[in-house]
Amino acid sequence: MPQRTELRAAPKSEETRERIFNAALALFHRRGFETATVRDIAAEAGVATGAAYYYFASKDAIIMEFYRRSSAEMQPKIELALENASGLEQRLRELILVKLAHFATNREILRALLRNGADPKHPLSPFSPQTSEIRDTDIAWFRRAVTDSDVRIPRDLAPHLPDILWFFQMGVIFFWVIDESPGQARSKKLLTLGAKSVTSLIRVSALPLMRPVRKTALELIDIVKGAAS
Amino acid sequence: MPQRTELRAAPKSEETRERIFNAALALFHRRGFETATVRDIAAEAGVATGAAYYYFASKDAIIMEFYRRSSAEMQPKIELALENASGLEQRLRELILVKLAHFATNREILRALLRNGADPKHPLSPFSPQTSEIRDTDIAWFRRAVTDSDVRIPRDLAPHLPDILWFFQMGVIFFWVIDESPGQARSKKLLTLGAKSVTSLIRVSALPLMRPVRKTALELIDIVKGAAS
DNA sequence: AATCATATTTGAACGCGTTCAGATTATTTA
DNA sequence: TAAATAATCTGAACGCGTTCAAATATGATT
Repeated sequence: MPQRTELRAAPKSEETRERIFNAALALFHRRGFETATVRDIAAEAGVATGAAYYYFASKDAIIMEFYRRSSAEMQPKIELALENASGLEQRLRELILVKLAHFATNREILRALLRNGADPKHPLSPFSPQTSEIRDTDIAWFRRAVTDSDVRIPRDLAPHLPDILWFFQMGVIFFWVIDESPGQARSKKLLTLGAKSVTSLIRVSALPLMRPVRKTALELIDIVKGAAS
Repeated sequence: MPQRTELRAAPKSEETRERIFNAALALFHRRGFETATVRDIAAEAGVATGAAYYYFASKDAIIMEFYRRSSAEMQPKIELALENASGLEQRLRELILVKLAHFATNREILRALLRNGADPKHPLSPFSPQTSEIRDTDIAWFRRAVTDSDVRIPRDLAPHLPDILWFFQMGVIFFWVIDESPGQARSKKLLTLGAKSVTSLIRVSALPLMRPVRKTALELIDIVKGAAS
């Protein structure tokens, strides 16, 4: 198979990798993640089984790549969403909606990614070191969503808020991937009500009356964040 | 499955089942859930590999059995804990502490159980129909913990509170199984602070000022509960 | 052009959970 | 008791993700 059309140093190897990746996504989409075997994927890509493992450490690693690319693709969409939305509640909603919309056609693939969600030991977990880069850019967006918002943020809460919102996002996404309601309508409602509740709670937490409760909650957050690092 | 002809339980069969179950638990404990193979388990129990599948539908089903037995064993301990604790915060704490203590020597087995935790489709999930019986008894304990407590519960919140507290428990347990701090000290602190936060929030939610926030939160809860059923 | 090192590719083999057709043992029926 | 039926048990085989030693292609060096 002589494909000498490349003028740059990009080797034929890169093309094989891409073929395997695309074959994998196509099969995941057609037959589902569990059903699509690595043998199938390799066959569809026109290579031997072992070749898949030359380019991807595991079947899971293919999903990881998918997740990485997706995150990159979403950046401009998120930027746009934050520009067009005003107020914390709306921004929160729109930001997360961008993600749901982006993954809408690949919900099952995302579900496979979140299978081992809770365990930070698992490479695929959104809490794992392997996903820290994506997580950090994610959290940065939430930091941005908070700044210049219409909600007054208590000083002691401020540094933790982006992480809290990210955690909220993960909750919504977890719910969404397993949500079987038509068009994931339930998740949309969850998001709307959740965004409203979160912003309300932040507002309420700023009341002087709430200081002790807030302090306790902040200690709690320290514990949770400490475990992740 | 052994086809038992009515009241006459074949004692020999039951003994084999028990041997397999005990061998499994021993190996899970010694070598970990993933490392212990079904072949190992069968060998340890002195039967052929297939025999394990005559008594248990899957390797996971063995864990399920472990979970069921554990729940049964814990009932009197929970009863005792609730009797000796007063006030919602303490009761909540003590109730969950009973569970942590009970599973302390089998943390890894419980982790295997919660592996696929989020997905209610998975039989092992605490949200699955297969675990509904255990879940219902669990929630009943939380209902009991709430009654005659020192905290005034808003009328509209009351019917949902046991489920919320159960959900809180699940969060603590999830955290606990992946908590690598010495003696899971972090989880203990999480539980203490969490119980405090939850009871504080309930108290606060009863204030007239909080009515709209509470209403929104209740709608949210309806969504989540609706998805489970 | 010939040689060599490295990158790529192959397909058989491994260990796993699981299945299954059949062997063996126990229980019921005649 | 003997035959028939059902329960229990066996171990080889399947399909999976993954590994690996060996084969082949590629690119640099002489």
